[in-house]
Amino acid sequence: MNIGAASWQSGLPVKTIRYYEEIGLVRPARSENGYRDFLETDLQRLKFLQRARSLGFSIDKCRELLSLYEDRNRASADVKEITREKIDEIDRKIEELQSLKRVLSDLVRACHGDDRPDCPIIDDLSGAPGAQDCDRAERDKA
Amino acid sequence: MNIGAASWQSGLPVKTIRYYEEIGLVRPARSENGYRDFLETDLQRLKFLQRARSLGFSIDKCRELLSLYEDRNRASADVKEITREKIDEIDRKIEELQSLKRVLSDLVRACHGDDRPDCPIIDDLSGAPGAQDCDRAERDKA
DNA sequence: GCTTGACCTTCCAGTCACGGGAGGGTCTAT
DNA sequence: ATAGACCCTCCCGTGACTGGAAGGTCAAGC
Repeated sequence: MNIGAASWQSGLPVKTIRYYEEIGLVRPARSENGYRDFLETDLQRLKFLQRARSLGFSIDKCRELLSLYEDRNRASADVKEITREKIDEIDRKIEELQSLKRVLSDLVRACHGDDRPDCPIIDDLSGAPGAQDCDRAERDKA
Repeated sequence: MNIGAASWQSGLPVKTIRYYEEIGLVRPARSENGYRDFLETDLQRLKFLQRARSLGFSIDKCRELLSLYEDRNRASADVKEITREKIDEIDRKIEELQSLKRVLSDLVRACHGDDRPDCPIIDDLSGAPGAQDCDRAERDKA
């Protein structure tokens, strides 16, 4: 199977597949004309990668998951652990974003948003009165 | 003020400040010895950038915000609009992460996580039975 | 005056996960 | 024979920095 067909079957762009070969995630054979020749096992790996990446696993985690995928003696606990770590990571990111959103929403609420120049958002960014001097204050204490 | 002091005062790494100069976000003067010389206005810009970046604004948005910051005739509505767009972006990211989390949590729940190899997580990633063939099915229809 | 060490400079390379495009070979159908 | 779709490799660019090498400058202590 040529790379175009593999791309179609896996849902991965051609460029991405070549990149995955470059970093050793897949090792297709070569036809006599130099074209990559993907077997069914290669295609399985590509589909696996497509799904794992779409679930947010990093390339390195995908590498781990792939080796578990192909390890007939794997412990499902190992897979579960990686997945749980990923969930924790997602939780941290969500919390971070929510806290960002809170700050920005407060600022938006405080800003009248008309054609006058005075703006609590700009005031905050320029470190006007309030909490944002804490950073330096804390550094100065240390 | 040398770059080290500017770094301390602004909370930005030295490397980052040099990078910001390279992309034109700040234009410190130079002393006779070639060292950068930051004035109070430069420092204000750096602090502004530190705060805006920490709130998740991209460099390009920071550029916009900076020019509004220094525009005495700005309309606060413009600032508010940029901030609202940022909030929308955050909302989209949060939703994406929550949907990822739901999928992963379902998988973790289904996996017994012991030393046996059979694992619903791996099954899902390898496109075993269920919903993940939708992609190809939909493509095939087209 | 000399050395040490902290500071500063520029330039180059790497990060992550690809995407774009140049320049060229191969295959298939007409 | 030629058109057009495919394939190849190689190199550069992304965002927002970070690390490191190689070297100049400055202040303090001996």
